[in-house]
Parts: sequence; structure tokens; C-alpha cells
Amino acid sequence: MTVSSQVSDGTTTASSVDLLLPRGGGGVLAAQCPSRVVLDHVTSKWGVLVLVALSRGTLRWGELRRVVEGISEKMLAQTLRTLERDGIVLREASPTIPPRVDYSLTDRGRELTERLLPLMDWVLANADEILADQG
Amino acid sequence: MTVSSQVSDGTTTASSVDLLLPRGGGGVLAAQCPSRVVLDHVTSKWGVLVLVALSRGTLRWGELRRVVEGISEKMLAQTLRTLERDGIVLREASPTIPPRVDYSLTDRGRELTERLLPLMDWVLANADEILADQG
DNA sequence: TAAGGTACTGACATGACGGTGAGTTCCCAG
DNA sequence: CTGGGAACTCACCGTCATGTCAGTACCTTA
Repeated sequence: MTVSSQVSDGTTTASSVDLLLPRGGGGVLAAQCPSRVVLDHVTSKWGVLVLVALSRGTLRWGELRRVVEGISEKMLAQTLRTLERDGIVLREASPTIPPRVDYSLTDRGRELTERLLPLMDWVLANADEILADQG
Repeated sequence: MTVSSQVSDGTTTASSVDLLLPRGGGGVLAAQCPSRVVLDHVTSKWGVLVLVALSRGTLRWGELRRVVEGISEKMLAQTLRTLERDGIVLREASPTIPPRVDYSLTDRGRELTERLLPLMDWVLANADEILADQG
């Protein structure tokens, strides 16, 4: 049942708790930790879904809009801009008419989704049971 | 339960992605998918941090408040109540004076954090670089 | 007597998140 | 020559998430 040790590049995730929670405080739980910012981008309502969508491959603006159901144009633009600034998503615009813009994951983005997908998998698999248990 | 296979060669291999993104739409990206609800709980700003804090072991109310820096009492209560309803966190109150309430992860919660910690690890490890890259 | 710790709950305010709808630029189909 | 699609931006506005502050019950310590 060990899930954490199968990251391709050899990074060990075995006792990650100690990294995340140094004894004297700090780590992710420190108020001023920069990871708080990135964490908010990555775990934002629409950020997660966009990353999942792109994990299968490159998508155009309009495709993203359709595939991530319920997202507004404003939120899609905002989410993509944030993820692009973070170097997680790559934006490639063709100067053609009509315009064509492709979005894909960078290497960094692929590293991220490697760790995100197992979580999403679990949530998807357990959501029904979790909600059923509480009426 | 299919644990998503790791992506080792850059291109996504058929795995959990297909579960998450069925060809005809649906999956996590469907607007009415129940996983959206659970996802919001789990990836909420404070939810993530509380889960990380509890991943090392049982904590009391006051300990959580101190360890998760910046959280208000209201948000801590609200977050814990949500996670408890979801069967992810276990609340045990001793009817002693002064009151003592212990919070810990359920089995379900431990399954979840197994998948959450690698992600948090990565975010922590890369946050500085990500923020530095954008000035 | 007062102050403080423990584990909360509830009222109130505010500010950010997110939705709506319009506007833009260029081209092509009808 | 009107309409529509592509990929956005912008202004407006509402609601909900979050923060702040006060209050509660009981006991211990100063």
C-alpha cells in the first residue's frame, strides 16, 4: 500500500512528514512560508481541474473551456495566467488568423501532476462513499 | 484500487488519467460530479494544512491552533467540523475538567494524507524556485 | 478577587473570489 | 453585410469565505 515511493526521478518521499513539519515549528505550517502562496495556486478550485485536464496533453483555450465544466472565461484566463507565471503551464500562441493558443504542462507541471493525480484518483474513488456516509 | 502509474518517460501513459477524464466528458471535470465537493474540502486553504499537521499524530485543539500558524479559531473549528463529517478526522472529547479534545486521522484520513504528503513535499521543495523565477 | 487556560459558538464587517455581460480584432461562411 | 467563431479583456456587482471580537462554563493559580 505504499504509494509515496514511486516517483520516477528518485526523489524520496518516505518520511516527508519531518520535512514538512520541522520539530521547532516552521515548514509548510509557518505563516510566512513561501509554499503557502504556491499551494494556494495549485490547490485552488479551478487550478486543480485545469491541471488534471492538461495532464492528458495539450489543449486549446476553447477545449479547456469546454472540458473543465462550469469554468467561466474570466476564471480560466486568471487560472492559466497564474499557472503560467508559476512556470507550470506553457502558453503557445500561433500568430495565425483565427488565433490559436495551445496550453500544455511544462516539465515542472508534469512533476506536479505526477503527485496530484494519485490524490485526485483517491478523491474520485471515495467521494460517493464520503458523501453517502453523511446523508 | 488502481494506484496511478508513475510517468517516467515524459509522455503520459494510460493510467489514472483515463479514470479522471473519460473520453466523452465527465469524471472530475463534470460540473455535477460529487468529487468536486470533497475536493473543495480537501484542497481548502486550511484543510490541507490541518491534514499535514495531523499526519504526524494526534493533536489537541490548542496544539493545532498553535501549530497551524495564522489560523483563526473560527476557521479551525469550521475546518475540523467539515473534515470530521467527511470521516477524515476523528474527534475525541474527554468529559474532564478542563475539557480535553483530541483530533486524529481516521483510516480514510491516512489514505488521503498518503497521497497528499508527496504533493506538499514537492510544493515545499519547489516554492522558492517558482517564486524566484517571477521576480 | 482577578486573571488565565481550555474548547469552543455566534454576531458582525469586509474584502476577495467568482459570475455576468459587454467589447475587441480579424477573418470566413452564409 | 450580418453573423459567428477565436481568444481574450474589462467593468460591474453580488455573495461567500474569512477575519475580528465578544461571550460562555468551569477550574486553577496568583
